[in-house]
Amino acid sequence: MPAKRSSIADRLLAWYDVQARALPWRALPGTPAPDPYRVWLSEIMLQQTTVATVRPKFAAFTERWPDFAAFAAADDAEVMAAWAGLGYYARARNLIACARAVVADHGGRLPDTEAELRALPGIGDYTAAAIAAIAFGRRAVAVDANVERVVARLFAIRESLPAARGAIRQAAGSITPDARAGDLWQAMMDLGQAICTPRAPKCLLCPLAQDCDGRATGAPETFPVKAPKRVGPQRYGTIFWLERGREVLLVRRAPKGLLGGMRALPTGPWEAAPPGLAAAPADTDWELRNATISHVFTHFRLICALAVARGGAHETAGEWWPIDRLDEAGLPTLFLKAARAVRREG
DNA sequence: TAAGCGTGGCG
DNA sequence: TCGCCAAGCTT
Repeated sequence: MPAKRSSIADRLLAWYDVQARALPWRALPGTPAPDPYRVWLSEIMLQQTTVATVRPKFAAFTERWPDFAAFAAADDAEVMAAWAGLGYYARARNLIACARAVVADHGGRLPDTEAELRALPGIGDYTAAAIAAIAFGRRAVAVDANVERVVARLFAIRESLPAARGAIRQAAGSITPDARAGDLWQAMMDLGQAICTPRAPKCLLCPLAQDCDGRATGAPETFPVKAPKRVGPQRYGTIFWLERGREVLLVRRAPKGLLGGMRALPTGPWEAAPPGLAAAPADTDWELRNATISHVFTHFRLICALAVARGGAHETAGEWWPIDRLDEAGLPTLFLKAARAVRREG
């Protein structure tokens, strides 16, 4: 390995030995490797999700389901409800499927090779490499958004994403040490979170400043170059609040697609124009409220009207849920916003 | 390859 | 207020 390449790993690992963040799923340098179950769970939770958001959910999940056997035996609805608020709900569905595959096909233990990990539900290239390196000490190359940014800057890679992925991956491989690869990637994540940040990197604090071609250009923040993002459309919908006594009607959304498998308030279609009372869950006197609920999803912005009906017994498909225990239903954020609006307006 | 898929924080 | 961004995966 060229001298510059090996010195990057050495410098970063030395920095990590001193600066590593203490995290509930992480073994600090010099301590035994962490429980693969905890590494797996944390890696899935951390996909596109910040450490601050994951912390309390990780604590709740590991307390309730401490290992693969417990998780594989969990009730689907309980897992989905526990995941509520984390977003990207396919992760929760895949989590269940993965735990059951681990128990059924791997004797209750996570396999320790990248290829076998990659074959499990919800585990892609990055997560397979991260688990192999962090939990099993393999020399795997785990390229997440942090590593992508740090490496693109270190080597001043001018090709734009996503086309640059190949070059970045190759550069990352070139600095991967035979030992402590897992620590190197975790170090890059800490570095990317605290120092090599997207907008205004703190190069004066960076242990790799002397190695960094991007810094040498005078504009490290311009790496990696990204293709312009397409702006999402605006869509309109209606959220239905149907009360019976002190209960409200909830439904279970279709198993796949947006908010798939989650408990929810009934909604109509989400379209380019406000759908009004189309697809109402009951034929009754709906009161359309003035308040609207706006919510931003990854690829579109949603503005929902709120339709409220109270009193009388309605024959509807769904689940009547106590209003004063709505926080236990595991509703995605969109519906929590609607519930708050109803509470506000009475 | 590109699109679909949540949410909260930050500048 | 708004756009960007985050320990990505699936189809």
